[in-house]
Amino acid sequence: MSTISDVAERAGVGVGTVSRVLNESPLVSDRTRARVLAIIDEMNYRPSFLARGLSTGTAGVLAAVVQRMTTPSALQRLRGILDVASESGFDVILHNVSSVDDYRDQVRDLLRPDRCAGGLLVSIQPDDDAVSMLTGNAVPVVSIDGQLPGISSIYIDDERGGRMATEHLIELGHERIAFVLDWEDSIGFSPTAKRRTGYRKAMADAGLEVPDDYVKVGPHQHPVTLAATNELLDLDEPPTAVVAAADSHAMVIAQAAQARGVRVPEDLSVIGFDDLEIAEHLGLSTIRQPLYESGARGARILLDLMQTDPRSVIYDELPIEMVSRSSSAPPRGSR
Amino acid sequence: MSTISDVAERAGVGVGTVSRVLNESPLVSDRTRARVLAIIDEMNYRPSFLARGLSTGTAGVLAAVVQRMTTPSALQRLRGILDVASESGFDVILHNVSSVDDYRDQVRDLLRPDRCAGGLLVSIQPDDDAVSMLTGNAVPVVSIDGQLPGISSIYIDDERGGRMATEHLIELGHERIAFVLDWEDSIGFSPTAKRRTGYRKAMADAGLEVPDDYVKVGPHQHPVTLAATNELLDLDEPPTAVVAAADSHAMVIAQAAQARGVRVPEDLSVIGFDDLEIAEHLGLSTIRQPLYESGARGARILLDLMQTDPRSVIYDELPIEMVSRSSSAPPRGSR
DNA sequence: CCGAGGAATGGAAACGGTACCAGAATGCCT
DNA sequence: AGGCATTCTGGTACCGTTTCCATTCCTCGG
Repeated sequence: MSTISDVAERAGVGVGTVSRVLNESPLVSDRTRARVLAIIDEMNYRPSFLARGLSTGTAGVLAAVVQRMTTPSALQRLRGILDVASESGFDVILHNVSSVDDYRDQVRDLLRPDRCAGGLLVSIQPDDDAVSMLTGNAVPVVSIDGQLPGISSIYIDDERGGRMATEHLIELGHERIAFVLDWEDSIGFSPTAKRRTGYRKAMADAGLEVPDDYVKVGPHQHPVTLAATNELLDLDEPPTAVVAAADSHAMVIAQAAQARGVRVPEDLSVIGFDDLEIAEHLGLSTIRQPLYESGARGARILLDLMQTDPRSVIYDELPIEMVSRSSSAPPRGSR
Repeated sequence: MSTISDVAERAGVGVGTVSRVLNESPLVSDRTRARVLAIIDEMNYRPSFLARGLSTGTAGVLAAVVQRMTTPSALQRLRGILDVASESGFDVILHNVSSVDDYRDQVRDLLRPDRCAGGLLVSIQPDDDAVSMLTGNAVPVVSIDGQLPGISSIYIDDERGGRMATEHLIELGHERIAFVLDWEDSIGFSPTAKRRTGYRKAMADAGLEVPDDYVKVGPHQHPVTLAATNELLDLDEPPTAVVAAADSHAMVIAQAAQARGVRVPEDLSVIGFDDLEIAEHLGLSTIRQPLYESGARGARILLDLMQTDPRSVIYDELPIEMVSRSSSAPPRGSR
């Protein structure tokens, strides 16, 4: 593996000159530049990332910390991040946070100048201590899917989304509306918790009752959603409509209902959240949030902060939108 | 940000000693080790990855090069990689290859000792030149989802999988069986191309005809699959069964069929490939391949190679399995 | 009691770049 | 022609580790 001194020697110039050529400094004559570039090409030389990083004091890589990489929505956000990062010549270190216990240490060790030039938090809800650790962090950080105090954030109004979904069903004439599935275990206020709040407020505003049985809680896993759906349909007064905290739940709910002969939307309306690509093909009504765009926007802002003022804080709320498809309809027997 | 010399000074020892403590060398007295560790803890010192990498000549990170990160199957493999890597304290640089044109340069620049300690290729089909470039590469590489000559590989027998899917339908009594959807554009022999070969051979062995119209080709995108499905169902002699090259296609095919009143499996049997998590909930018959396991196994082998002999080549074929669910049944009017 | 050998330690060289500083070359003006 | 600014260039210190070599300090056997 050849070094910058090898190139300098072969080209008959000093290492400083080669470095200037590499960094596109204007302080090199055209003749010299051409000769050096020719040698670089001939030797197939590439500067060492490690050496360059050590010298400049910053690694030429971004870091994305993702909570539960398993979800399709995380994947969409990640795609946005990767596309924008690679446009600017940055690669991305991907770190999956699965256990809530040790994410603080992991994040602290990863978001350092010798590891990455900037960090993106995807669907992370840090507690107050973690937030204050991050605001003083040496590398700039952007939070995607979660508005954090003192940290640049890309987010949506989850509560309003939950409200919109619920109001859509109320407008169709539904009165018995359930909510599936919130996970209480996560740190801080999760997006699904906010959506549930929106659901509750919409119900209250419409003067509709929410029986305890109508709000299902549990980890985000298919079997749990399946069980929750069956519990709802087993009730003496089953709901005529369900607000799902995410499209991935909505799909399972619809499937589980149809499997036991409950037709969607005739017997049960279902509305999701996210508008995954597949939602369109399944005809799923949903609240659309720009997932890919959230990643892309976050990466763009991060790159921006890195070049200008790493300490400034930018908030960016993305729009959401109600998308009505064929999984929601007026309840049977309505006018 | 404190350095090793700061620690050495505070502890009243030389930098060499601190380094030995950090690297768990036995050549440090217990007393000294304890004092140094106390100081490290007190100062919250962490060694610089960049400096360590430059000194040891290798970056403490793995690289995963993924083709078309958009697919759920790629995500599963990636999860396997991330889980195993983080167990061993490695982070992973994720590089998404979208355009086929420049992947060679990207891979060459990423799979260097100053960028990563090892590389994982996910669903990459390099041409011969790229393969020979990789076999001589300075950092060890493992290919996941594709058997490459001279490169350690994790793979399945895609042709056999295509054959198994087809034979399943033949055994059910189907004679008019179509194949959706192969993408000719990819470099080298893609898995879907091999599955199609298996399909053709099974059909030939059973003495069944394959009209040209019955094999659909195009990029892996929902709209294309949708169009292909409609073309098939519009034929004078539409197929009674479809072998899908992947579950993601099968889902769209089933959906598209049902949308125009063609019932699955009564009017049309559909079999997929992969056994994504969602396939079970949709009742999709499919050929199961261990996606998560492929990533985990690949990462494990890579870590192994890095520690032992980076130049040795290991092949590991994973098992596949026919999973019969409710999307495949005998054709109507069969005995 | 002394020398040998091993354990423990300090310090310097090396890794491969960047950035600064000093000096050389060039051009222009008087 | 000489002086001076400007452009260009070479060399070296430095980034923060690891590793190796030299040195000191023990311990033990003769």
